[in-house]
Amino acid sequence: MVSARATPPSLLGLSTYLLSRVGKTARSRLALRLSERGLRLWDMAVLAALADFGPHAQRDLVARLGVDPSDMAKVVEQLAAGGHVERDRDPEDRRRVLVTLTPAGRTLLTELDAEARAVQDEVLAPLDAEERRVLRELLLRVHGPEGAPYAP
Amino acid sequence: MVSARATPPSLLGLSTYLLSRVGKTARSRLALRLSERGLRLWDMAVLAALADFGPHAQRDLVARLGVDPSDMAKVVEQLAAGGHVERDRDPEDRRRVLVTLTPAGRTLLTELDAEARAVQDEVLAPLDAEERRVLRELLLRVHGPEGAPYAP
DNA sequence: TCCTATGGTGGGTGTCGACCCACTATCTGT
DNA sequence: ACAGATAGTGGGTCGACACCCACCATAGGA
Repeated sequence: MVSARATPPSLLGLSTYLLSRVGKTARSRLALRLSERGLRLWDMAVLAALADFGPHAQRDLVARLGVDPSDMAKVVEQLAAGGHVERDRDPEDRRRVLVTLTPAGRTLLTELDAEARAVQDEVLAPLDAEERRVLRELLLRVHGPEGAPYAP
Repeated sequence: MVSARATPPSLLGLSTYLLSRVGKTARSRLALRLSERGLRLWDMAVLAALADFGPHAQRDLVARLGVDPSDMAKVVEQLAAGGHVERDRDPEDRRRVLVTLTPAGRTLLTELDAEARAVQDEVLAPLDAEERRVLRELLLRVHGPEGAPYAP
């Protein structure tokens, strides 16, 4: 007899379903860890952007990460309050706010990265190292190097 | 120069991030299609469970799909209103409601399945058939045949 | 200098999914 | 027949997320 908890094969045959399901657990587990520090996913994304590409005007963070400007203001506000980024007016255009990663922010990002890898180990437990590599490769191709092209 | 829209490599190196991102687009695109018919993802899951395993008591649907009983009631109510399932009291235990797929429901599921595959073609466009197969295989392993074990 | 556009901020809205509680109907064991 | 468990339902809450608008400061061109 089939387990009364088995997922319907009709759904398991759909990559769409698997992606959304697995993606959801990955997302929520990571979000859980971050929330223990009072952070959300966007905070991490902003820190990563600053670490990888250097200081950004807030509008450039908006463009890069595809968030609403108003929401970005709130994220940056929170990160600044925690001492993880610095906000300075751009002297060349005093409308702009230059956001810079502080050493504390860099440290935080390192920790968050470790958290993310821990989550990864949980979620991808059934796969060996090689399989994980293949999976990451495929996901990267799907995602596209430029971020998901938004074609409505 | 690097595109001002490129996603931070720090994030692209994390399968956690990729999974959550790609999963989210898959999820929301499918949800969009379903919402055009006034349906949600759970509706499809319920139809699939009924098609694959035959009639269920509502409580068994709850156990199989891991939804809140109260929410399941609403989903089933909606499906019944649309004529896609039938609800009958179980004569052997009149507390139970037996949910059965109607022919209309089966037809609907077929259509929804086609929609899901269309979404799949959009999302997985960068991959060829073999790569898609590998991806599906890996996701299936990650998901586990019994559905994600929920270990809090 | 005035007009318009741009960058940023604060506040509010709508939706969504997950969850929880109170209540009714029914069953089961004593 | 009664007590306690179980199945389903209706109603409401909560947090996350995306989105939108009004507003202020500043810049840059006519």
